[in-house]
Amino acid sequence: MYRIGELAKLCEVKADTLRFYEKHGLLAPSSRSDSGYRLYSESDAERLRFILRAKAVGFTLAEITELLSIELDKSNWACADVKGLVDSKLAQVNEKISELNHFQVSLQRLSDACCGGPESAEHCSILEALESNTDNIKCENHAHHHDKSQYTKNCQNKG
Amino acid sequence: MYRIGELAKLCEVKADTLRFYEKHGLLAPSSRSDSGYRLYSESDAERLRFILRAKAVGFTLAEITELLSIELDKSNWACADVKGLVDSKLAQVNEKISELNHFQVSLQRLSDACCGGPESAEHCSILEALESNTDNIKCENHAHHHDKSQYTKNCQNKG
DNA sequence: CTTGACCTTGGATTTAACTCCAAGGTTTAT
DNA sequence: ATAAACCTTGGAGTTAAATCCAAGGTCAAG
Ligand SMILES: [Zn+2]
Ligand SMILES: [Zn+2]
Ligand SMILES: [Zn+2]
Ligand SMILES: [Zn+2]
Repeated sequence: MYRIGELAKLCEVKADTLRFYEKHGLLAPSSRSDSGYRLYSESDAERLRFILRAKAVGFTLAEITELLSIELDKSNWACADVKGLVDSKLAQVNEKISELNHFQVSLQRLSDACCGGPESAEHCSILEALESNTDNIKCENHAHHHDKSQYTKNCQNKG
Repeated sequence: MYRIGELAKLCEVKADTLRFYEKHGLLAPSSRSDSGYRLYSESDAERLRFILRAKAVGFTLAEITELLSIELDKSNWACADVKGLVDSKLAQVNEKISELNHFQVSLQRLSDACCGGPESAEHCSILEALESNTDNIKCENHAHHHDKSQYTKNCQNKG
């Protein structure tokens, strides 16, 4: 039997996290000591590891609660149910990735358009792109010219 | 001059969002009507569009606040400052993408290992992977066998 | 017998970006 | 003149997953 701090250290989480999981129905210690201390069994520890593995592949605690209820009653669930949870999560993750990829492309385009030099930002391509109503930065407009032609890592590259 | 609802509709946000932006120092109407209604000028609208464009490339409101302060005082900032913000955001986005890619790969592997059929989940590869202490699912262990050999879209594929 | 490490509980706080509500004032159209 | 549609304010609620706090009980060592 582990006390809360022992299990926490063992699984590299905080004791607070274990109390949080208990409050939310994910993991309760199988017993208490006479003085009221939580006592976790080896199977409680296994359950915690299950939770942490599910977290590590991206499931939320709400989703893990579902997984756990299947896990405890496997024979009344089908592979289709389990795979459904995984595939639905996969779809969410793919959607999020796609949003972030969009950010990534836009930011990269902004970054590439700016010389990044020490000159005044008065004609910075990034700011101009955010000011303008164009969706994407247009390198063709040669908007970014500094007084000195010394810093040329900007739109002119493509001209 | 736009009233709050007009500007909101024009820019496809809610009036509440504009009040929220005002409370957080991102966008204040340049004037008020006699009866206290917010009145937004065309340049207020431009500022809002700047905010929305920055949001569209992934900046948080806190970061947009920084961008706006640069935007209003361009000559006292360098391209390097602006590009720094973009590059730092880019790094965050890349990190998040990489985390999600890890989720994606793991979930895909779990999904591929499960037959997804109507049989009992008692021997579901997904659950077994989450129970076991192996980091990744191992298809070599042929853990997933159903009574009927009718549903074979699982580990046996690779055998 | 006292210090320090550990444990208990309940409740408050954090982050981000809204979103909603109540109670009331204003404008506009019929 | 009255109803609908709009606006005001302050403040509360939402989501997720913890994290922190205070006041106090327990346990082992010295
Ligand atoms: Zn520059
Ligand atoms: Zn620049
Ligand atoms: Zn199966
Ligand atoms: Zn399965």
